Amino acid sequence: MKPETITETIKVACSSCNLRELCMPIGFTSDDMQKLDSVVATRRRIKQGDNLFSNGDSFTSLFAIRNGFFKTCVSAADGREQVTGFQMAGEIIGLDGIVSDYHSCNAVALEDAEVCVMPFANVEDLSREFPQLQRHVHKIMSREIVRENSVMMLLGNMRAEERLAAFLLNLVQRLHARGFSQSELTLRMSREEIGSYLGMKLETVSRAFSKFSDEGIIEVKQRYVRIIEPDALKKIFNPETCT
Amino acid sequence: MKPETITETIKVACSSCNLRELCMPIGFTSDDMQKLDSVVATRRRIKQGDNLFSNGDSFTSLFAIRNGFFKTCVSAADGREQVTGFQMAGEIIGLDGIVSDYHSCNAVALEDAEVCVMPFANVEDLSREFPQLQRHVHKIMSREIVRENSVMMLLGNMRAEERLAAFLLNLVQRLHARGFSQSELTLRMSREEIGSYLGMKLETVSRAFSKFSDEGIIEVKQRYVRIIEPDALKKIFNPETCT
DNA sequence: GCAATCTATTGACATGTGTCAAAGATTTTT
DNA sequence: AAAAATCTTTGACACATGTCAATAGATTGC
Repeated sequence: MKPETITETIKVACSSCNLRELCMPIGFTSDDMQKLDSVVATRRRIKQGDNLFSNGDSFTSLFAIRNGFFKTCVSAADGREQVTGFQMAGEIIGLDGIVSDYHSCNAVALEDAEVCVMPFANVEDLSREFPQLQRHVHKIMSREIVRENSVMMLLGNMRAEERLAAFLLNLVQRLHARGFSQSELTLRMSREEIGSYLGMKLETVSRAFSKFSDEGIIEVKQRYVRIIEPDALKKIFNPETCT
Repeated sequence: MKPETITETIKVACSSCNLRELCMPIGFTSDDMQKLDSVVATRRRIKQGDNLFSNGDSFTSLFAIRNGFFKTCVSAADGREQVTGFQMAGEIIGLDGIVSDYHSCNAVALEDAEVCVMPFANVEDLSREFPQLQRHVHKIMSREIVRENSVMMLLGNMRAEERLAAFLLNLVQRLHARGFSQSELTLRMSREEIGSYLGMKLETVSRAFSKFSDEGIIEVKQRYVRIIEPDALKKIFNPETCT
């Protein structure tokens, strides 16, 4: 088996990228957009199971996911792992590395993936030139802070079934924004990874899936999930707002 | 009782602020530092129990805490609250507001406090002019992301006593960086607020305090805490690394 | 100074989730 | 195609933390 080089020097243009609306949803003139193409240095392919970056790696670049699915996770000194997020096409990872110039979490590809490598120096240089880009970078970081706030709410206050309902609703909503179904999805992560993200054991995740399935709210077959009663899920997540 | 105006127009200079090392730890020439003074528009006093900003408020400014102690919290639709952080002098709050131009959490003063108001437009303008400031703003946001990652680890993987140990160690470490004792502190928050932050009920917080006290690791009297055996706390937080 | 109100502690008991174990599914390897 | 490995489901039971309640201590207001 021929080992593949990890980084490929394919020069790609944001200006012609079909993910631009997710990744760079800014109103630029096509002139400016040309200049912006230089944020992305290269593309990089990551095979399923490989790390895009690891805890301790020195930080140089942010990564825009072009396709594929990632998890990010932190580990305690005794080996316990916490999944801190799942990321899909159009989302940016690597922000954890900015503060100390090295990464403090692992980013693992849950399927074969491709990312745009954006050297952070380029991002900062262009941000000074384009206030719209500057604002966008700030929003991306702020969005991540707000997302983590709501995960803290899940972990601190919600029960197992509420967590899983919130998780499923969030996933389909993001997939729908990418043109996928609102009601069907194929999970890219195991029960254990879902459990790690949601602060529960894999058996509890499995039981919650089965419970939803018994109640006719979803159909589950291994990693395939069909949402039959989205309103019921919303009601579980948030008993008050939905009748 | 004469109602106080909330915002006072005291012009203050970062260049002569004794918290600069915490708030703006950047090597600037005194010339540049003068220009930087314009990030801060005004100071604002907040009385204990009042909100610096609330969920839904429109976002205009970041706030640097000059003195006093804050909590930030998010609420679910059914009223459940999750404390997402405790902030002290030299720390920046308001980052949650950037993404959507309105705040998504409440910032409550746990004691009478004073903050420097930094209109975000000023921050962005000056960031384009001063790469060092730009980098600093990025680091502040990244630091918050990394902090929240480690809270997720606490909430998702740690048991009650581990959470409280981590909480106390983190608090004294930050207080120590501000010139306070490494071993003594007066909590500014109730057991319930600690519990909300750590994802446990106030009774569980109280029991964990009592347990540590019984074991001679800390001395507790209401909100006064003295850490007698810091190593024992570290060992509870992380059984593996400390022998 | 005393009532009223918070806040913290502690006990007894309940319960949601974890733990351990076994058996099916599914995928990968050989 | 069989074997091995991995992932998922399900059951029985354990236990950490939640819930409810009573008491004590601190703080605030009159």
